[in-house]
Amino acid sequence: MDGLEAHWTPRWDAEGTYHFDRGATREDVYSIDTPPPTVSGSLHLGHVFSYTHADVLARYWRMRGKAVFYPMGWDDNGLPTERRVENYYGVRGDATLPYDPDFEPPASPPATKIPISRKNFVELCGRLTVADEEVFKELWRGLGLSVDWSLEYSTVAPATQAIAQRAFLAMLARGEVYAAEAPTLWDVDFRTAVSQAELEDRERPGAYHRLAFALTNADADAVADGPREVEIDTTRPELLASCVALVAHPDDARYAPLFGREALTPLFAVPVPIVAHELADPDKGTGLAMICTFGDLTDVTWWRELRLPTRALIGRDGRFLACDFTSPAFPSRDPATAARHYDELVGRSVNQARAAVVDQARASGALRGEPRPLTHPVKFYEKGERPLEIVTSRQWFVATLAHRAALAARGEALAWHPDFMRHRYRTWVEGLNVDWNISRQRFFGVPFPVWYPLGPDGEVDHDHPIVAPADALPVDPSSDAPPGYREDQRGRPGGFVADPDVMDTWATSSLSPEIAGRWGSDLYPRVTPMDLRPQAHEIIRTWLFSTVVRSHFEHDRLPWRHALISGWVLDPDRKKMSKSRGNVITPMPLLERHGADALRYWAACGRPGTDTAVDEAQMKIGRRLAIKVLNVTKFVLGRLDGDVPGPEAVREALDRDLLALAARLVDEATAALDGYDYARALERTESFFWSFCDDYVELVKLRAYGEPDDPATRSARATLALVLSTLTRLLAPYLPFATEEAWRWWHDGSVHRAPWPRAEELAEGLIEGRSDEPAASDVASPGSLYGPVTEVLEALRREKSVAKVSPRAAVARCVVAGPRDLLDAVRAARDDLVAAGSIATLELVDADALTLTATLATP
RNA sequence: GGGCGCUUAGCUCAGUUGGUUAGAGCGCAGCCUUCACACGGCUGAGGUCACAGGUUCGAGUCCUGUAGCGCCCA
Repeated sequence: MDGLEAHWTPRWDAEGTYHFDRGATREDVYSIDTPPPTVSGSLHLGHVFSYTHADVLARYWRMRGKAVFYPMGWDDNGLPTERRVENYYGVRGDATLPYDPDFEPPASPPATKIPISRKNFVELCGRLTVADEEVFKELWRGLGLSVDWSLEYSTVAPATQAIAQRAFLAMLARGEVYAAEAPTLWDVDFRTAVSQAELEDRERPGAYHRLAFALTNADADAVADGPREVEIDTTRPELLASCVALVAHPDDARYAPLFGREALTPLFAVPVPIVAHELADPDKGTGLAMICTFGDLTDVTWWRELRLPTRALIGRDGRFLACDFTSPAFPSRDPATAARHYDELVGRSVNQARAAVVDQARASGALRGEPRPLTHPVKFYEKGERPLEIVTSRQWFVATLAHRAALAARGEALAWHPDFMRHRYRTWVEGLNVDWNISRQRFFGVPFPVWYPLGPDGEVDHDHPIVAPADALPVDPSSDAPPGYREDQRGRPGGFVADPDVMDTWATSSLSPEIAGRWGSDLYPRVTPMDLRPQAHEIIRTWLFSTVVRSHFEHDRLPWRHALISGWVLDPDRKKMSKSRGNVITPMPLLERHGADALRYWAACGRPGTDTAVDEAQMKIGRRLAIKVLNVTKFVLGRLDGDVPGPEAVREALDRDLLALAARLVDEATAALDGYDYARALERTESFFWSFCDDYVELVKLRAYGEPDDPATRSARATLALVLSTLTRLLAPYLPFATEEAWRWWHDGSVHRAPWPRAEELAEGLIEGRSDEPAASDVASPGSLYGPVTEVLEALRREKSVAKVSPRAAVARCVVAGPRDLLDAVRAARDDLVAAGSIATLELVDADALTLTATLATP
């Protein structure tokens, strides 16, 4: 068992076992849109889990005769890699620095990070990811993934950059992507925009602050008996100066009379309208909320749908910007007082400003009561440490919101395994409330292939971007000059500047079908739309969704037919594995301890979508199964003695019944795998396999050892060979190493290129008229003979076990009492049963139920 | 707050359209080593199918509700 991986992996390479047939047409191809792992992330068992599921299906379809397109990619770009490079080498990127061709990072990372140019930084990213890729590759190969390694790809390779830029320019030309000064989710620590997909809610302590807004005088006069002021509750009082409206639910009777009227912000005396919108929650606070630029995503929705002005005050560093209360943007009725209050906020952080505003509001009397503490969900960047701010900045956006209904329909058209995972996608699409921001103010990624002209006064003209010509891709606008310009015009009046940003990592990995399928070459139509997207459920809203978006826009279709969603791998205590919890289990030691087949067996037992705990006991079971495959094959081949009769030699009733059962198994396993239920197929096959070993092989081991010309011997040998061949192939996708080893003992080619078993090939041994027994009965009801016979065999074993003797102990007299059907079955397999049980005299007696009495021979 | 999933033997889980006495493996107990396998095999004990109603001749399975756990979205 040990050493099979080291033996077969290079052999498969040499034989091209998993080589994709580039000439195959789409109908003959089964294509898999493999998840490119983020190589800077740590290896964990979740990788083994999900990739094994995909590999089982790859192997299944290969045996079904498909040309399996199974590439492997590496997702190198993005923030995780940048952070790893920063820590590993002790450097940080600084876009203002020039490139130093001789830079070498210090041997050990210094305490203070060394600033280096963007190009130097990207070079280090490239250097480290190559090393990281090798670690992953070693695992994949050790695990026996049947990847065609000649199809390897990376999400930052030049060819990938060309595809990503081409796809971007195509979307730009069609108006599906746009640049705008728009509300942007902003991480003030990373100084980069993030997308809605990268958000997560975290429960944080906060407080409701009740603030009084005076209704404007003119309006108050108009309603003599009406209220003079209104009260709102807010968790973000520091944003008071950026308030643009007050909002209540349209059905809220308390505020309905006020809709259309105006209130003045306290402290700053800026008039804001009182408006109605369904997202206002009457049960939250006073039911009246203030809308700011921008406190949260609901503010953005209100701003957009109610066409409110913007009063942006928080800068990209998370601090309050200067503000002019005499300007039209901040039309204060009392600019002097407003400025006096606001001066205390300028340059302050959000938390500092909040304290200051609360003090001011308390002093002015606008604060009603004291802040009431609460715990509420706050938006964070999933990798961030401070709450996100929403700033207005110039970014590239993909217009997902306008196509929400069409994108939802795409999700419905996809075949999900398990089906209920479609809800994840649906709720995500329904909850979209900002367009997909694909600009990242980072370094290691695909640059936007765009420049902007500079006017005579040096002003950037964002309205007339210069796009890269298609034949020039990939371009790096920070080092390549746009068409019609010379490099020395960069940054000069009348010259140009580069778009400074790189694409979101999902904006490139969402093109994995295009990247892996070499979009633009003849390969692409041969492999797309792909058959399968296997992935974990936690990236449905990112990778799966973004890939659907790109395919929808670019090809007006789904990128794949099936999505196979794996669950999580939990630690042995059924807790989610996480770095912070310190319970991450790495796969390599397990692989070394139990072997690839064992690890794969454990993974394949996890049904689609089901969370599965790490279970070494389960791996041991897989290892035992693999060893059993080797042992039973060795034994059967010994019995065959080089003689492998064809199916036509199967004559004995017991043998024919086993074939009928095997045919049913093949149908079940095939149907399960067709339905992506690899775990069910394994379970059925495994169960049959053990019965084959424990019962059938025991029953016929002596008969199979008889005279080579004896029809009974030939029947047993043919059945052993046929069923073993069938079972080995059924197990091959799960236990690629043990099955290959066993298969090659009696076959020339690889089991992984052998045809998947068909019930028809077994049925050749079932053709009517070939048996001495009436054919119809056993074929019509598979197991009607084998079942009772094994039942009697078990009963006999039980007797011997209870009598504490060896299963081989001789039995002088055995009486089987039972119903007629059972006795008929026993008669049909009498010789086998007598031989397997070492029975001298077998007597059969009519009775209602099975009883067995055995008299042991005296030794 | 809305949604999805889970709850079956000590543990991990099957149980396909409702149909005899609810299954497997592990663990546990006992037994068995010349004749494929001790990195093994055989045999056995072990369950009120979360709870409460309902539909049905019949419910682990279908419906309604409750509880606990987990997740997704807001």
